[in-house]
Amino acid sequence: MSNAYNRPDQLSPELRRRVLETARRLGYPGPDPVARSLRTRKAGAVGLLLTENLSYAFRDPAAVGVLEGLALACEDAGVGLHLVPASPGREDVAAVHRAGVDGFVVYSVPDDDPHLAAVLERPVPTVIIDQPSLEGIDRVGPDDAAAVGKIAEHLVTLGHRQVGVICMRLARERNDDFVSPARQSGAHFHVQRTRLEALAVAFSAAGVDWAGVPVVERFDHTVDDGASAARQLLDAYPQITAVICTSDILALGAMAEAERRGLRVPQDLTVTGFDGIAEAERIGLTTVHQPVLEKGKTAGRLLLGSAERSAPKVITLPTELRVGRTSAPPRTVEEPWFGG
Amino acid sequence: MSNAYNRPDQLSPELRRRVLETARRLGYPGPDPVARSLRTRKAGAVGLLLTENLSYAFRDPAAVGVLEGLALACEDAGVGLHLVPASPGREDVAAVHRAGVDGFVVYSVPDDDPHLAAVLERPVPTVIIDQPSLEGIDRVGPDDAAAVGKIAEHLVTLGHRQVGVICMRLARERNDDFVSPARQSGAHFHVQRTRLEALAVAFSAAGVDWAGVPVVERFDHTVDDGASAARQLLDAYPQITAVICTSDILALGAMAEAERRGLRVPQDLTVTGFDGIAEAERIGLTTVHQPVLEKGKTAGRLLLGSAERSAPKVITLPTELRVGRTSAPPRTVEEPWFGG
DNA sequence: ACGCTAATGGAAACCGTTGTCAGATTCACC
DNA sequence: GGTGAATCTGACAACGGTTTCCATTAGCGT
Repeated sequence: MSNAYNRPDQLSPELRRRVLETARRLGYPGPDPVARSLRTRKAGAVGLLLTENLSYAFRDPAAVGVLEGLALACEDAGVGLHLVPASPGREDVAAVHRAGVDGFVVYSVPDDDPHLAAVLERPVPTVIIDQPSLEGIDRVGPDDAAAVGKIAEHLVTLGHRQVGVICMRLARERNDDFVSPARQSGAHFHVQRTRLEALAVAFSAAGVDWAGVPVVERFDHTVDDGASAARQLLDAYPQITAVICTSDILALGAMAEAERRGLRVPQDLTVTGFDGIAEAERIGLTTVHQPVLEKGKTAGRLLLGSAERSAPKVITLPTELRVGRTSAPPRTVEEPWFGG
Repeated sequence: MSNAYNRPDQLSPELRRRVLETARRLGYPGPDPVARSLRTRKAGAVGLLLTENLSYAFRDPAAVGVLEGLALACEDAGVGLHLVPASPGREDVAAVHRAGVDGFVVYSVPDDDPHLAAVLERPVPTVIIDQPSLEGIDRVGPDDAAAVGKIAEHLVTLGHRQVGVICMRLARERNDDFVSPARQSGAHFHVQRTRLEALAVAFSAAGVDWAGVPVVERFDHTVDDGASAARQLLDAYPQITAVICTSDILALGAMAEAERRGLRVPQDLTVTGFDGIAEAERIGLTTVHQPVLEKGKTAGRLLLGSAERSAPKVITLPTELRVGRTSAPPRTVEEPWFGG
C-alpha cells in the first residue's frame, strides 16, 4: 500500500493501478499525514514563533517582509510554515509543545519570553532573527548598532543636537510614556535596546548628554501611535530639531503629527525612520534600509538546508542609509539671517 | 508518564514529582507532538491554502488582512496556522497530503486548481473564502456582484459611459493584455469573474454595449502592473472617462499612470478601486470596502467552532461604497462651458 | 482479623504509517 | 524441466504517545 503511493517505481503500473482503484472504492483518503510524520520523523513544516500582537506582525510591512521571505524559503523546500499561536499576554507555552514541526524560527520576541524558552527546550534546530545571540543557535539579523550609527552620524553631521526619540515597546508590560534610563538599558527587545544604545553612544560622542535626550515609547506599533508619541514628545520638548524613530511606521506617524501642528519637514523638523519599507521610500523618508525579505529567506534556508549541522552560524545582513527629503540641517535660531 | 504531564490530578504529587525529575535527568524533551496528534486525532493546526505567488499574498493588504483575521481566530482557539506550500506553477499536490491539520481554509485559488481538489479529498472540514460555492462546503465572502453593482451604479449616475476595466488574473496562464469575452466568462478566479459579470450587467442595463468595453488583465498584482495596465488601456482608448479596477492596488497604479500622463483625477479621469485598503482610504480613493479582517476571522471561527456540524453555512459579508476624491462626472466635451 | 471499597501503579492495546524480511508466485531463458 | 531473477504477498515490528483496563495496595469499618 505504502509503495503504491510513495514509490511507483517499485511495482508494476498494473498493480499500482489496481491498488489505487481499490483504495478509492473503499473510500481510503490516502495515507494519514500525522502517522506518516510519526514514522518518518519528519513533520514537513517549520514553526514560526513571533510573540507579538498579530496586529503588529501583519501591519508592519517590515514584519510582513520577513514572513514573506520565510514563506518563500519554505515553499522552495516544499515544507509548510506553521504559525505558532502565542499571544503576548497568554502564557500558553503548550502551543509550542504541541507544534509538530522540524524546526523553529523565532522572530522579534522579548528575550525573557517563556515561549522562547519553550522553543529552546525542544530538540529541534532553531534559527533566531533579530534576537540577542544564544549559545549554539543560528542567528540572522542586521548590524543594528552600525545601522543606527549611520543615522546618528547623518544627523550629527547636519548639526542636530536637540533630538528626541520614538521607539517601539521595550518590554512585555505596556508603557506609553517617556522612558527612564533604567528601562532603556534593561529593555527586553533586543533590537530596540541595541538601537537605543547605539544612539546613546553616537550622540554622546558628539557631545550630547544622552541622559537629557527624551525617549518616548509606544506599546502598539501603528502610524497613529507614532503620531501620538510625536505629540507627547513635541509638547514637552518643543525645541527639538529632529525626531528619530526606530521604525518607519512610527516615523510616518511623526510626519503626520508634524503636519498637524504646522511644522514643515524637513525645514522645521527632521524626521528619520528605520527599516526602509516601500511606503517610506515612496514619500522620501530618510531611513536605514534593511533587506527584510532576505532576512526571512536566509533564516529559512539556514534552518532547512541544514545538511551541515556544523558550527552554529551567525549571518549579518547589510544595511544602507537612505537620505530622503525628511532630513535637513536644523533651523538656526541662534544664528539668524546675518549669521554664518 | 502521560498522566504526569497532562493530568496532574490523577496521580499522587510525590509520584509525579519523581516521574518528572527522572524525565529531566534522562533528558526527556517532553511528549512528542506528532505521536500525540496521532493518538488523539487532533493536529492542533488548520491549513491555509492559497495558490498564489506569495508575493501577491503578502503584498496585497487585502490578502494580508484575511491572513491576519484567520491567524487571530486560530490564536483565540490556540491552534496553529499551517501555510501549505503551493506555488502556482508547481503541481506539488503532495504538500496538501502531507499537511497535518484538522481542517483547511482555501482562499483565492482558481476553481480548477489541483490543490483545491486535493484539499477536498482530505477527510477534514474545509472553509472556502472568495470561491464559488461547493456542495456541502462552508463558504464566506462578500456579495461581490452587489458590491460591484454599487460602483457601477455610482459611475453610471455620474454620467460615465466610456469606461475601461483593469482586472487581476483570470486564469492560471499569464495574459498581460486585453481580455476576450470568452476569457471573461470562462475566468477561473471566481471573484474576478463575478465582478466582471456584475459590471457587464450593470453597464448593459445603462445602455452601454459591454462588448465594446475594453478589459485589461494583469497576472501579477502590484501597483506597477496597475500602472502599466492603465497605460495600455489609455493608449488604445484615450476617450475613456473612467477606469474601473477590481482591486485598490491596481487602482493605485492607475492613479500613478494618470499623473504620469498629466491627467487630473477626478477632473480628467475617474479611477475606482475595490477592497478598501488603508492606503486607498488615506488618499481618498473611491472604492468598495469589504471587511477583510472579518473575512479571515469568520472563516477561522467557522472551521474551529464546528461543534455543530449541521448544515454547511454560507456567510455573506457586508460591503460599503466609499465615495472618495477620485470620482466625478466625466468632462463634458460635447457640452462646453455654456452648456447646461 | 477479615472483607469491602477506593485509590493508585503498571501493563497492554491502539492510533496509521513505513520498512524489512521471508516466502510464494510468475516469467524468461538455458 | 530446471534454475535464477524478478515481482508480488503477507506478516510484523517499530515510531511515541494516550487510553483503557486490570491487579495491587491501602484504608476503613465491623
